Amino acid sequence: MRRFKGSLIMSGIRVRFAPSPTGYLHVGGARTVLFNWLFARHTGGSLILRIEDTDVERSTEASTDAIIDSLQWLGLDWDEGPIVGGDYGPYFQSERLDIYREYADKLIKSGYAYPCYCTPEELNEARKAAMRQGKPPGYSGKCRDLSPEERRAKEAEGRRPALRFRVGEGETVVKDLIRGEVIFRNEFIDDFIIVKSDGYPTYNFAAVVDDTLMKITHIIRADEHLPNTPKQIMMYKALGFELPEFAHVSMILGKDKTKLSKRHGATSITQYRDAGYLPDALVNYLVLLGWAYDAEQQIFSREELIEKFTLDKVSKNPAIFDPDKLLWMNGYYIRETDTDSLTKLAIDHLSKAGLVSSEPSDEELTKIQAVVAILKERIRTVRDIVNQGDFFFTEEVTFDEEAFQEFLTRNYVPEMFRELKVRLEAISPFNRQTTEQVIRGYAKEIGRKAGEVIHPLRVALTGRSVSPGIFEVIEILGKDTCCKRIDSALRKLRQL
RNA sequence: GCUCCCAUCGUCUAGUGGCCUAGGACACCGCCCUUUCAAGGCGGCGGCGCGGAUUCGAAUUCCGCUGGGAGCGCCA
Repeated sequence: MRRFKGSLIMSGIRVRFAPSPTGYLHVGGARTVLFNWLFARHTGGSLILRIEDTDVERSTEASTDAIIDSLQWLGLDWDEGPIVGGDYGPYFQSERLDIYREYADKLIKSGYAYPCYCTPEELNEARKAAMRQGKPPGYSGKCRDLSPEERRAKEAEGRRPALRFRVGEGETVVKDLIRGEVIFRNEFIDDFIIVKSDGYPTYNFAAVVDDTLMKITHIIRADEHLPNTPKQIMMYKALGFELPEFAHVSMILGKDKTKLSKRHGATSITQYRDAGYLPDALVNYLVLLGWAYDAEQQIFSREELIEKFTLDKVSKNPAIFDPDKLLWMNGYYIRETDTDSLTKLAIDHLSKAGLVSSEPSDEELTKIQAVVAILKERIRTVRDIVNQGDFFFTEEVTFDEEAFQEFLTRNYVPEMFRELKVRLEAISPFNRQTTEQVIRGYAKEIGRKAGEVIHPLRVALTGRSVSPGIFEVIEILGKDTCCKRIDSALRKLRQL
């Protein structure tokens, strides 16, 4: 992916992903980075990763690590930011406090910002009171025009002010690449806080300063930020900054059409990784949520995505996250993955389940590969290998009660199994072709349909009525195991 | 409540005034293949929210309505 750097003339386009480290990277955030990443790679621009850790209460280093980890897993790399550095750092907002101070001072001097002495509690009360009276819950403008004396009096009370931005008259127009012009009337926008009383900047303010200083040209982010944009534009203007382009991507919703959240099931990227999803599948699915190249194509390689992704094909309407389609796509990608790579992933899941060792011997590895090869057509997550292939690695099979009743209690089974065992023991070499020949031959001999032999045998060997092709199973299990399992099935039948 | 956004099959979408009796994908159903289950192939079900206007002609333009969503924090 990095080959785009250097081989293309830098376009000067700079985009960013700016998560707050207050949790894991979730599906919505992942789609936002993905769009930014694709836009950067498509245009030969740069992607900057900036950590917005100005919420001292909720930000954690663990979250930063988790987000970075997920990004790396997804294969979405950044050109500047944590780990890789860059010329416009620091890339943690908590390390840029003096910069915000400087610009806050400018706003105070130019009259765009003023101290507000109301406490969060007072504000909260006022909000509630307004709500009770059915009025808009906004800021009253109480500290807007305090005289120097009044300010000194408040200071004397020991109040530490927050800084508010003075919203002017008129209207603010957001020019959005996806939505066109959106007009906000300033009268509906309250004087908002730009610096908290603890000295930390708020999101809206810090983002404007950083995006400008980091020379961000395009802000691609989720729709929920659209109402923030007029506020930010006012600050750009007040500070004499040049406006970037904005592109607000619609949101990803859950099945109930509300903002996707934990209660909709898995939403963190790491959950999908652990559940056996492939990063390419997730990326491919996510890009389709709000973007389409043409009427037909569903599957896109990274290279194709980079080549074909443009903002004008991003749709405006919110998209509902559909786990079924993701699952289908993951299955598709699994089938496309070569067996060796898939085996590596399978070992993670199998060893976690205690079925194989995490550093398998050559012999064990060969077996795992064989299992993966026959299972990859029918699984949809890598973890399915554990669910569907556990019997390859266990000593005994666990019988599915229903399957046992249906196929093993048939009256012809005991005799058939005894004879089958004798015949299997005699086979050499023991492989899928030779065993198939013998078993089919035997079925014919006793005047039964192949299925009448195969189904009971499947239950004896795998414990269930559903499995990969029985002769492939037999080959991987090997002669000894097959005979042992026929014996234990017979033993269990005798105990009835 | 206020502000803003959005509106094509159940879901993701193609569609930018005539190529649309609306195309594809997932899901669902049926058939084929077949030792089961998948995979694969073939077929089916299913949609332009409503009302006006513009036009020879509207899924596509405009207005209204309705519906859904988001935002209204010293969170980001």
